[in-house]
Amino acid sequence: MTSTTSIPKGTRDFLPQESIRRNYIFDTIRSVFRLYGYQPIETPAMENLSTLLGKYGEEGDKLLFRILNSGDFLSGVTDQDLADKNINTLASQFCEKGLRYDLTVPFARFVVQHRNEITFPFKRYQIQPVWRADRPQKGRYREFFQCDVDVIGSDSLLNEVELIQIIDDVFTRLGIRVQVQVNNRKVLTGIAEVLGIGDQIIPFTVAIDKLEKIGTGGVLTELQHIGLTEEFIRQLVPILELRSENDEVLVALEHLVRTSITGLKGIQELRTVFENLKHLHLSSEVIMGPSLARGLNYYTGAIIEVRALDVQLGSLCGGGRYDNLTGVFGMPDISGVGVSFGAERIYDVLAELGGFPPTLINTTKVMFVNFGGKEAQHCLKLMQELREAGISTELYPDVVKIKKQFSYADARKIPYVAIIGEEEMKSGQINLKNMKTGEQALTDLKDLTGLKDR
RNA sequence: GUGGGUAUAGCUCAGCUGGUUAGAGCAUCAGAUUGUGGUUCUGAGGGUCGUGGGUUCAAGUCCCAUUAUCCACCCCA
Repeated sequence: MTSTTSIPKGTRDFLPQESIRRNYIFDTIRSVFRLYGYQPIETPAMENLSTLLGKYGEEGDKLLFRILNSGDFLSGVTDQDLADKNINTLASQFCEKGLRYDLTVPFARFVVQHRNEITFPFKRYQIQPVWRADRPQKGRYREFFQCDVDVIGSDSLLNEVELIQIIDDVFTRLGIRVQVQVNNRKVLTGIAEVLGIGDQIIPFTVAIDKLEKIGTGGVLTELQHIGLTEEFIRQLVPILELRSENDEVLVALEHLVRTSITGLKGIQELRTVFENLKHLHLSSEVIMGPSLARGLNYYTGAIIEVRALDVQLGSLCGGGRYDNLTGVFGMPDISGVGVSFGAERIYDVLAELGGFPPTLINTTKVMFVNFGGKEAQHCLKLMQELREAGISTELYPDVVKIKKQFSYADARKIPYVAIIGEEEMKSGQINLKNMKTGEQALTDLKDLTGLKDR
C-alpha cells in the first residue's frame, strides 16, 4: 500500500455523480424556500466559542470542534494549569474559535448583530455545512449539511403552518413519502407540571422521545428512574401511545393537563395549527405525536419532526419554535420558528428508493473527436456555435487513437460523438454518432442545435 | 464517553485444524480492430497480508499490544 491518502473519519468526498445528486436535493429545497419568500444568508464556518458554548447543553459542548489559536497559544497558560490537566480550563485558554455545530445559533447571533439591517419578521434560509465531533456511524457524519429555514420576529402560528407546507412541498417534489409529526413543548411542560416533576423536564422529554425506539417498556423503566410513581406512569403512557385522530389525541391530552395553564396553551396552539392545515391540500400525513420531544432544549412551542415512510433512517427534517433564542445574545422577547432539512439523510433515502431522476446524469451532449491540427481548429469553431445554441460540447483534448476517444465518451455517458476528418471538413458536414443506438449519419450543424431538447 | 466486529491488489472479497512462489471478480493498461465505444477473446502491471512485538522448525492464519475503520449505545440530522 503505497498511498496513505485518507480523510478524517466522518467526512466524505463526493464523486461527480454524488455531487450532482446532492445539488439536485439542495436545488429542490432552495427553490421551495424561495417560493415561500425566504431569503438566503451565509455565516462563517467558525464562530467565537463564546457564541457556541452553553447553547447545546453539556453533551453539545463536548461535540464542538474547537480551533487552536494561531501563534504562541501557550502564552498565558500557567504551569499550574498544565499540571492540573483540566481539559476544559486549558482548552478555554488556547481555543477561542469553534466550528459551527448547527445553523440556528449562528443565525441568532446574526440576527442580534444585524438587527438594524434586518426587516422583521425576518424569513431566511441557509444551506451550509456544520461540524460535530460525534462518533460517526450509519447516517451520521462529522461534517454534514443543514438546510435551515426560519422566521424570526413573529409569534403567529401561521408560520408553523407555512413550515409544514414547505415540508410537504419539498418531500412531494423529491418524491419521498413522509409522515410529519407535530407536538408542542408547552404540552410536555404541562404534563411535567401535572406530574409534579417540573424540575426534571429534560430527562422526562428525553425518555418519552424514545418511545418509538425502545418501546413502552423501555420508557417505563426510564420514567421510573426519574422517580415517577407507577400510578402516574399508568395515566401517562396510554396517552403517549395514542395513535388515533389528531382531535381525539388532543382531547385526551387536554384532559391530562387540564390543571396546567401552560399545558392548555400548548393544546390551543396545536388546535390552531391543525385547524389551518385542514383547509390545505397536503400530500403528506400530518399527525399529532404526543411522545415527540426532540433533544434540543431551546424549543418552547411547536415541535416538528419528519420521517420517511418507506425507509427507516431517523428523521429527515426537524425543528420547532424557540421563544428566546436571541435572549442569550442580549435581545430578549424575539420569537422564532424554523425547521432544518438533513440533506445527507434525504440523499440516503433517495438512493435506497432509487428516487433520483434519471436525467440527472446531465453531461456533455456532443463530444468532438480530435484528429489534430486543422481538424481540431475546425471543430472549435463549430463548437462555439453549438454552445451559443445552449448545447454543452467538448473536444477530446489529445490526439490519440479514436478507440480511446470513444471509450472516454462512453465512460462519460456522452450521448453523441461528432467525427470530423478531411472528408467532413470538405463537405462542411458533421459525422454524428448516436452512442446509444450506434447509428451514425452525416448531418448539418443546424440539425445539431436541435439536440438541446432531447 | 461505553460495548462489539473488521483490517489481504485501486475497489469488493476468498485464503480450511499454521506448511512451497498469497488468489478471484471488478477496475486499469496493451493487443485482437491504423476512422468507431459499450459485448467478446488474449495478455500485462499491481500485495514487505494495517503497524509493533510474541509463540513456532515454519505465521496472512495463533497470542498480546497499538492504530485505523465500521456497527451499536449515549446524543443527534
